[in-house]
Amino acid sequence: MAERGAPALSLRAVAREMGLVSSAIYRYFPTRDDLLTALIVDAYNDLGASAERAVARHATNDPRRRLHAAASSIRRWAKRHPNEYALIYGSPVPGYEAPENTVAPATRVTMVLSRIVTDAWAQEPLAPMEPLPSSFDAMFESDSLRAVMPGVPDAVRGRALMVWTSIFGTVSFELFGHYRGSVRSATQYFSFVVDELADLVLNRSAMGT
Amino acid sequence: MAERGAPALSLRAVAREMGLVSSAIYRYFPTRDDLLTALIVDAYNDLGASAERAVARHATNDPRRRLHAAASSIRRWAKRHPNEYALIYGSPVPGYEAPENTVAPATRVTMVLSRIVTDAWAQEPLAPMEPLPSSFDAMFESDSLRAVMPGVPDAVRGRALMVWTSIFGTVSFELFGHYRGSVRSATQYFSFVVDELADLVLNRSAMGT
DNA sequence: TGTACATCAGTGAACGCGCGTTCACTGATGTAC
DNA sequence: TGTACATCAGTGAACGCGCGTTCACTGATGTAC
Repeated sequence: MAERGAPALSLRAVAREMGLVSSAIYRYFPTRDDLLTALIVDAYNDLGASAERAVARHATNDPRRRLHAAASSIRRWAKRHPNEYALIYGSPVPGYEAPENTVAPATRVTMVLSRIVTDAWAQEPLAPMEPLPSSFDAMFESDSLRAVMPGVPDAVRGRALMVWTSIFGTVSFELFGHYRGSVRSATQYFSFVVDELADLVLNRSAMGT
Repeated sequence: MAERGAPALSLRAVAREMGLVSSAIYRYFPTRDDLLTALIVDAYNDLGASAERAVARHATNDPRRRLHAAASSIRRWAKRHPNEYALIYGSPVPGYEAPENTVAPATRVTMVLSRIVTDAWAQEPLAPMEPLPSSFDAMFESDSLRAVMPGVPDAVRGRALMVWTSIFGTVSFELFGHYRGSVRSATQYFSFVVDELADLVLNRSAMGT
């Protein structure tokens, strides 16, 4: 049962798009929310897989290029699947609460980004960082973040989260029309943003390119 | 006719909330889309006014504090008005196209942020900046951006747009639940992010605090 | 000060539509003997 | 190889609901004389 095309988020719309009658959906999902969950899981996995493929095409020792590849693939995926993108990164669907099993697929794309930063710091470790505010420990659920990016300074971990956020924020702003009238070339602007973000999170001495 | 409280975005919901019968709305708005437009304009103005007030409480010569004030007021407003926030910064309402006259109110909050950066650069001009990529001119609708931030280097203008985007991206991620499991104190994290963003866009030599 | 009429804000019933969900059903495919 | 029955994917009609929109109306308030 492959979900094809660009689904609007109503059960009847999904059925329609698959050439089925609405009640046929109940053969596969007990309720609308389960359908929604399946669509969300699919979307996260599709996005994650596409980012994984994009990064795999670049050498491990070129973190900046890898970050660009990952970020661009996210942007391209979003533009190709605007409904799915809005489903997972847009306003939450009223009355729907995402269950536990959407969490793992959701982290997949962030894992791609995390690995880029981790690899970069593994190659050129111990670059000097500004001192951390003492409140830093209380800021994150540190177990999870520390496990994800071993060997990376805490401040960079924080910045990494900020970088993912900015990438998705930029994609959302573009997709939702907030750059109308200010950005002429969204592609160039996006690349500029990713470059600036890379400076925040990649070891500067590893930036030879 | 003041819109009070947290409106869901259906005409009937708005009527209900105001203690009116649904058809009474047509006394004031010819169609649902006009109602929506009014709600959007109201939301942008409310957010803009709240950011203006927050910034006004801080001295012009402390740009970092002003940026924090503006950013926090945006975040607070978003948390206090989640529906309005989703209406203007969440997924676009399907089938609704925002008309021209929502543009001016929408820029109000970005004007607040622009002025902070402009003022900062007016005080401490000519800090050295890295050379610009030659494609920079084609990237933005430069007339509008240049008019908004006179005296600010083009690279900083670009970064400024990136800073607004990141602020709203962070607020959206928090509001839409994407930090669940990774951020413990959203308030501290947000302040950390704004601090990092300030470094990108404020003249470093003016950062005395 | 009192009556006659216009204006105005809001009511309430009704419409057609798309939604999520149910239920009894049909007809093709697979398995048993 | 042929009949009997179970399984399975999907149909189609119906439900109650909230939606945007219409229309004839009511009753309070304002204005004219």
